[in-house]
Amino acid sequence: MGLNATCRDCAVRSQAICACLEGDTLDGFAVQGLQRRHARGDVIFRAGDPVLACANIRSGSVKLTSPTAGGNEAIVAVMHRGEMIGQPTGTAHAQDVVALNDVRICSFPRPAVARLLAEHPAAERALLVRTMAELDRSRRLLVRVGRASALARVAGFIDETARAMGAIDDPAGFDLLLTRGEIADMLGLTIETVSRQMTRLKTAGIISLPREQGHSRRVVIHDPVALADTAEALD
Amino acid sequence: MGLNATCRDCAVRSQAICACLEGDTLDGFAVQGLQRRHARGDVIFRAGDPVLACANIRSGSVKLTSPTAGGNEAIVAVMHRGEMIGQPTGTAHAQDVVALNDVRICSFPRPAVARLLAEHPAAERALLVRTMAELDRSRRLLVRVGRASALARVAGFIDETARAMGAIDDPAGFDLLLTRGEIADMLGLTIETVSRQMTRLKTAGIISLPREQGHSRRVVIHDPVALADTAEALD
DNA sequence: CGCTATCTTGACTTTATTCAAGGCTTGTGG
DNA sequence: CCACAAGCCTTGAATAAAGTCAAGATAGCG
Repeated sequence: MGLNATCRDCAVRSQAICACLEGDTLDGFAVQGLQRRHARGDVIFRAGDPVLACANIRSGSVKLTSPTAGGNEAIVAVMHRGEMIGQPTGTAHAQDVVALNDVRICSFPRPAVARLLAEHPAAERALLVRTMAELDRSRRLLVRVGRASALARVAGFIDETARAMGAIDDPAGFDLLLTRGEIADMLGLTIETVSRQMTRLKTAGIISLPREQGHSRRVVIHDPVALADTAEALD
Repeated sequence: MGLNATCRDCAVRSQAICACLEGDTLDGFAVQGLQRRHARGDVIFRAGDPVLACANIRSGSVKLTSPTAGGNEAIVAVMHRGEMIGQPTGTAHAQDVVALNDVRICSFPRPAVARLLAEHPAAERALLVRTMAELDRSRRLLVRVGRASALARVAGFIDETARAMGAIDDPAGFDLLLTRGEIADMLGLTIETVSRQMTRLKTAGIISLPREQGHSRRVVIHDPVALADTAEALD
């Protein structure tokens, strides 16, 4: 990574940030004191607040929400283990960042990040690559929300979530993370419409919704190909 | 800018790219041989093609389109004078980039850009800041397409285009750049719906559509405040 | 056990789409 | 110069999709 920081603590921290930027979740680093935990619903960063730190997600997932006029929140992204949250180069957070389950993050104070980015081009490059990937993801979601039917949107959301959690073929299923209301806020639909489309997918035998004890939002995908086809169906 | 390249030509080119990344349109630079012109409809970059160059828009505007299954294209962004097109760090273009009017670009071969970014952290930083701004723009559009009514979407599009062209208060009006069909492709609506909402805005006295000779897509904004209010109206 | 939040389902309404026709512009060729 | 064709825009009527309103079911929690 080509670090040349002098202070050992700083070097460790730089290595840690670099590793984060390259997708590591820091499990191999000794980064005591910067780790934080959050429970579902905790606001990790709030839109408009000054950027005091940015962070790497060590485990768990978060949603990014834009508070809109009229109560309803709009969810613009869901981020998972290994991804960076917060705006290293901005002055204020653009969205609320809210924990979706038990989340462990590794938080870096803004000055440390700024110093690292200033001193280590590789870190800045890694951040740039990540940001471009994020832009791509945002545009894919934009196309889905703009052009797909309610059924295709919901199928696409399930498909994407399953892939993000590495559970597309897991017979035990996985947790959807979002409530029906949150899915609706992400896809530009209503709670009722999301629920109806889930029922349709279930009736078609593509998924099942076991609704087990303590896993109320569990989904099992029976036919990943049909799910993907449904997600890509034209309008 | 802190350039330390040795070759004069390279230094000039580096300065030019740097200036671009900081929002300049290169009018002050001698960058002969890299300039290109395109007419409306020309495909400047094609999705999937390898990235041979990226470019700065010296004048005119372009659209970024994702070809979707089923003929319809989805427009994910419109970019204007001073902005960068192409993916400096990617290997393939993610979208088609198509000229919306007479466009002059200043094109930089990929190796030159790669070298500059590798050697000059300030350039990489500028690109990062731009990319984050673009991500922000994409997410705002996502919220609009996901949650706003057809009328609010169209009002928002007109408002945003006017601001981008610096014509929000121009009594002479400005050119919308996109056909009704393209606006529909950007906002997730149909041609007919876009047309009807334009008519509503006209009937309400908020805009007029002069339809002059040779300026078929001209719009005059009579009441910018009402336009912005309409764009932000909840659902 | 009862409270609350979430989810599902049904009936009805609203919104935007689809289908269809016609008008305006622009450019081309007789 | 005019007629005609092509593309773009507008408008109307009918249809389909998703939203709204309402009621009940289920699960989690004190």
